[in-house]
Amino acid sequence: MPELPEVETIVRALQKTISNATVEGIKLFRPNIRDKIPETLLKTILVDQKINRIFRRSKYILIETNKGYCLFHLGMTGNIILSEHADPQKPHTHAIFALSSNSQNIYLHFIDPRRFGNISAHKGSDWQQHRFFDSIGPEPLELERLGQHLWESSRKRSAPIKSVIMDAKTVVGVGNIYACEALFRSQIHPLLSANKISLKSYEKLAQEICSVLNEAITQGGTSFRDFKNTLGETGYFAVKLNVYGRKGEPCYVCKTPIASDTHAGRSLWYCPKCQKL
DNA sequence: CAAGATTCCTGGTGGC
DNA sequence: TGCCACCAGGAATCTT
Repeated sequence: MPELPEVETIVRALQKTISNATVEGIKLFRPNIRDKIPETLLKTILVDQKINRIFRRSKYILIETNKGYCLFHLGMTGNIILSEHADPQKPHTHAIFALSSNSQNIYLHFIDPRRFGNISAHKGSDWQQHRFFDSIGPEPLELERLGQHLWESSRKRSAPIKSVIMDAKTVVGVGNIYACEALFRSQIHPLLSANKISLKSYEKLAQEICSVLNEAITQGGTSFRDFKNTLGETGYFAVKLNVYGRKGEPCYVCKTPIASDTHAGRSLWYCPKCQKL
């Protein structure tokens, strides 16, 4: 389940390896994953085009050419591998992009067992207009006053703080794992109503969201050497988890057993003593 | 309009 | 050991 740090790690690896490549061809092995794959549009935008830029917005990976953008989302189990093999090497390989970089052939394999991922495309230069991006919140690591932003966005929201920070309309890129971890580090109970939290606490929370994401990115970036083979399997769980998946195990701070609950269809973990409701 | 439920999917796990 | 029910999760879409 790639979260923002894993996606960032993959983007950096792609930038390093294929940033000036030309797309020679695309092979799709099924018409849809989560959504229908827009095959014609994808080929129009990519094939015989040079890659201008590879970057990330939210958990989407964007590949830019002169004609438009290719968009990848890795969902829960998505993976991108750069390989010398032109044919699938693993089950659930849904697409292979043939690339040529410095007269070398490289194949980008898009693999996703659970098919929660997405391959999409957008024509033209205004990628921000794509429906994936037209109503989402800021990047947590780029917004200077994230704490202030979270506080302002939550004045009329009685929903639990965990739901609010995981809502992409508030801020992007905070998935279940890092939401639970950032709340633990901030000593905020995940079910506390968002509008009952002080600006000061939001500033602490913002700081912890950024630290946990940055730590994971830093570790992810150092945990792989060969981009071609290990891409996408990197950085994941690089950060020591205090609460996530630790139900019943002692809190590292106070030894109280970590509690687990379900809310809005999502599991959550917290220390009942360190994180007061 | 906000909050929460539902939906998609398969591999791994826990119970019997 | 074998089988099966259940759960994990991002994000769009629905219902209340």
